[in-house]
Amino acid sequence: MDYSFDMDLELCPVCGDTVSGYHYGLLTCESCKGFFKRTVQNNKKYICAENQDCQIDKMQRKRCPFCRFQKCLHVGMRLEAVRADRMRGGRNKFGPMYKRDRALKQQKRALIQSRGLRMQTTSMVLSSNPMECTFSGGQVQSGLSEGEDVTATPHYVHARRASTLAASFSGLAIKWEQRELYAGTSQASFAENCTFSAKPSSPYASLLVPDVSGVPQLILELLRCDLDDLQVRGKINGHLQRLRDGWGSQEKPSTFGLTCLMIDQTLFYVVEWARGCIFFKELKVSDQMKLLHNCWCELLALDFIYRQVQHGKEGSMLLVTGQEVELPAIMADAEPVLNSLVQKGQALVGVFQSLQIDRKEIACFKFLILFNPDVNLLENKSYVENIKERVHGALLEYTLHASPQRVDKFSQLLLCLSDLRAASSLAEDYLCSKHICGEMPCNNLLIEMLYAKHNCL
DNA sequence: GTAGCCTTGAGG
DNA sequence: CCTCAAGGCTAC
Repeated sequence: MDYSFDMDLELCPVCGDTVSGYHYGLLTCESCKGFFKRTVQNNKKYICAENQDCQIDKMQRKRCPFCRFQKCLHVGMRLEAVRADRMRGGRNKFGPMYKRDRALKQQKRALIQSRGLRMQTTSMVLSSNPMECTFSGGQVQSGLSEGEDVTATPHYVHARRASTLAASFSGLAIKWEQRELYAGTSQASFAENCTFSAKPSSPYASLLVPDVSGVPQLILELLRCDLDDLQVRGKINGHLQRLRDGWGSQEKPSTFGLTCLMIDQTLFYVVEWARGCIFFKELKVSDQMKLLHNCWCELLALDFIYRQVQHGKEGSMLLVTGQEVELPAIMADAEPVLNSLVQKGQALVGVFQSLQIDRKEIACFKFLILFNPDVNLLENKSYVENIKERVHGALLEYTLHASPQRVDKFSQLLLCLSDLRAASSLAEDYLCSKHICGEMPCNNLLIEMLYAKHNCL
C-alpha cells in the first residue's frame, strides 16, 4: 500500500503506532484496524483485569483488549464501518469525510509549517478524527452493524453505563422542561420538517443573501442572538455578590471554588444564549440538551478567549466579572495542568489576534460549535447538519469578502476551532479531576454538565 | 489472538 | 485505469 501524504507523521490515536490509512472512520495503524475488525465481526467480549483504564500504547496494546477496544470507540472508530455482509472492496459512506479530513490536514500542515509550529499527532484525538466525534470522558459512538446482537457488545455495556449516569442527572432536564413550559414556547415542529435548501419559502431562506455591507444576512441574524456583554457582567456580579453576602466567615470558598462559581454563572448565560438562538430554539429540548452537553466547555472557552482578544493586555486576564488578573500571579502557584491550560489559552488568543478575528466570525464560531451533527443520538441530525453547513457557507463567504487578501483565512479559522476543542477537552478533564478531589462547589450547573458528558465522576 | 501483507471492487 | 478502505489469509 502506498502510505503517502506524510503518513509517517501521523500516529495511531489508539496505540501511537504508525498510521497505515483511514480505517473505520479515522487514521489508525494496521494492527488496530485488524483488532477493531476482529472484535466487531466476531462480537468479542473482553474483560479488563485491572480498572478499565489500562494504558494502550504500541508495546502494551496486546495486554488488555477490553481497554484497547474502549479506546478504539473513544477515539471515534466506527462500528458501522465494519460491514455486516463482509463484502470486500468498494467504498463506504465515509469516503467524502476522509477526503475532507485529508484536505483539512493538508491545510493544517501548511499552516503549521508556515508558522514554524510542531504538529501534535498523538494526544490530539480530534485531529485524527474526521467525524469530529466527542472524545473526552468516554462518550460512545452509536451505530451497530445490522444484525448484530446489540446487548452482547462491550459497546453496549459502555453505553448502558453512560445512560445510567445520564438518568441519574435528570435534574437539569426537568428544570429545562419546566423553563420551556413557563416560557410558553412550543415544541417546535419547524426544525423537524424544515430543509432549507429544499424550501426557499421558509422564513429563513432570505438569510442566504448578503446585505449591502457584504455581511451575509445569516451572520447578521447570528449576531442578533448575542447577549449584551455588560448586562451579563452586571448580572453575574450581582449573583456573586448575593452569594458573598450569604457567606459566614468560615464557609468562604477557596479561590478555585470562587472561580467555579463564576464559571457556573457564565455557563448559565451560555445556556441562556443558546436557548434564545435562532435555529437552536427550533430544536426539541432533548436535542438542545445533547448539543449543549457536548459543547458547553468549548463555548465557555471561546467566550473566555475572545474576551482576552478584546482585552488585549498580554500580562493579564480579563474575567467575565470585569476583574483584571495578573497572569504571573496565576501561574506562580498553579498546578502544571492549569499552567499548560493557561498557556494553551494564551496561544489561542495570539492566533485569534493575528487572524484579526472579529465579532461576526466569533458569532459563526459559536454556532459551528453548538450545531455539531456528530453528537450522539440526535433526533434531528440532518437539521443540525444543515445549519452547520449554512453557517460554514456564510463564514466562508464573509471571510472572502472581508479579508480578500487572506484567501486561507477560512481554513485557518477552522483550525482555530479544532485547537479550541482540544483545549476545551483538557479543561474538562481538569475540572473532572478537581471535582473528583472534592474541590468543586456542589449542586451547580457546571457539575451537571460535567456529569452529562463524563463518566469519570 | 495478533499483525503484516494480500485481494477486492466501488468510485473518481 | 487508479485509488484506497474494506475483508481475507497466514506466519507467528
